[in-house]
Amino acid sequence: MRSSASVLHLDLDAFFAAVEQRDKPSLRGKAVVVGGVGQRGVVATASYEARRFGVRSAMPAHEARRRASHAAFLTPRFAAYRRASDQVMEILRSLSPAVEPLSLDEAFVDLAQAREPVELTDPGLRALVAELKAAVGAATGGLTASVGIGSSKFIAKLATELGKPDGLVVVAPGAEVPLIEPLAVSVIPGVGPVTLEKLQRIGVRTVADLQQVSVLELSQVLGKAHAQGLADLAYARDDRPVEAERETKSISVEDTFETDLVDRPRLTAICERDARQVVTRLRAAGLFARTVTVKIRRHDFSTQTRSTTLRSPTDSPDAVVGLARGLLDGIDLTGGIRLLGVGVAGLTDALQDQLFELDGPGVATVSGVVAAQVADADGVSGDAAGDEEADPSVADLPERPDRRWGPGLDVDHTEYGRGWIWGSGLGRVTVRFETWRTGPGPVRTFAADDPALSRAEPLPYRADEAAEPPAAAATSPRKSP
DNA sequence: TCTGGGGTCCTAGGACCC
DNA sequence: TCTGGGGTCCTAGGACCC
Repeated sequence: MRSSASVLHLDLDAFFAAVEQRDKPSLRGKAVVVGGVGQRGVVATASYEARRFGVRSAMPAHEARRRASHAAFLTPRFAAYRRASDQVMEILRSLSPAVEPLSLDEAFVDLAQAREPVELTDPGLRALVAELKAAVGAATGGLTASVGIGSSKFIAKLATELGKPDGLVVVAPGAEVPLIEPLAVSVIPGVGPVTLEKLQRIGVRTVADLQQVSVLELSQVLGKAHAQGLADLAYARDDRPVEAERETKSISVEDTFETDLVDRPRLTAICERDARQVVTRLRAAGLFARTVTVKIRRHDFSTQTRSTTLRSPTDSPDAVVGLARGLLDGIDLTGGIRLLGVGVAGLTDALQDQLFELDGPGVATVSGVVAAQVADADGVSGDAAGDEEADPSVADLPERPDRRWGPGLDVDHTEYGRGWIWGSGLGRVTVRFETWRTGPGPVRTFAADDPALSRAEPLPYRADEAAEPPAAAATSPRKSP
């Protein structure tokens, strides 16, 4: 918690619905519900008019229809929301470089890092926010936002909530604890339905009640980390920084089906499609993944995940597809599946530590059986190999044969030298040649039998390598197409 | 005709290593 | 002829958030 109210939180009011009302005047003043429209859809956003009928976010669409049958039910138009979101985020960034978006419609701004010094007094902040809201309205065609300002993320976000819609609440330093004490514990982020139930069972209903419970007792009910977190927030202790750059940790795609699916070939095809979509996004982000996860949800809503981790990261569609299919093969589909998803994690941008050196033309061992030699490195990247004296520092690098075995991963390779070969899988070798002078070239993926990779003698394995079986290949045999 | 899709973080157990 | 202790990585599941 800071000594001044310098964390700003902004939340666009009923965002998806507001964009729809903006773009379609006939919807203005009407109940609008944006979300999944199918049998299994849920409400993403309800306009304030719809909320009067008890329609809420995350409510099943059929329940929303029951409560507000007269409402307009719309499928989300994410492209439009993203445009409006980008406009708003740009305005926030003009205020301070430290902007942390939480979603399309929400962000924290660190005013302590503002580009122009901000007067962190009540009148100073009110003037600032008046300008901010005017700018948001002008840029987005009239969208309104609620703003909260306080000495921490928790307090700023709570303040926003208290002022909705189109509000501004500034919580003065020192006023935090008296503000939160009488409120329900569920105002604390991290207290969801399950935690709420557990807290109620030990007699905790308000934040003040929570203050009376020892961390030890709380730990026994909630686990250590959660307990400490809540105990701190009960006294408004919150030092979480506003982080502009957050690294992506996982990428996933999932579908819920209109009716449960049992047909394995069909699910396999969907799994493959999802895996390809994941890789498309992975590549668009310039990332590589080590862990592939398949997730299913059964008819009874129970969820199962199966995952596998590679020795080294990949962005190969074939590798990810093969692994995902292998994982799905191991899952019992009896009884029907309502959801199937594929995700990747263990992400790196690969340039940091996954590369290794080539000296001269690259050599790749495929499946430990044949070796492929890149005959013409120039043809691949422009300027990879050949010039052995290019940089004396290369000679100082240790020779690093690199072995890569992983479930379903049937390509192994060993390289020496000055260029980079990175990623491989399922009969493919992904190569990026890079020199110390030219930097990374484009990534190219070759089939193991691509003529660009000329066959060469198998590389000898060292004794300790030979002793190690390609265990993973056995755990997840790849199905022939 | 209950319960989306995209994420983050935490826990717990087992393997493995020193 | 007995079985530590810590750290890390991996897998699976679950709570929570927007």
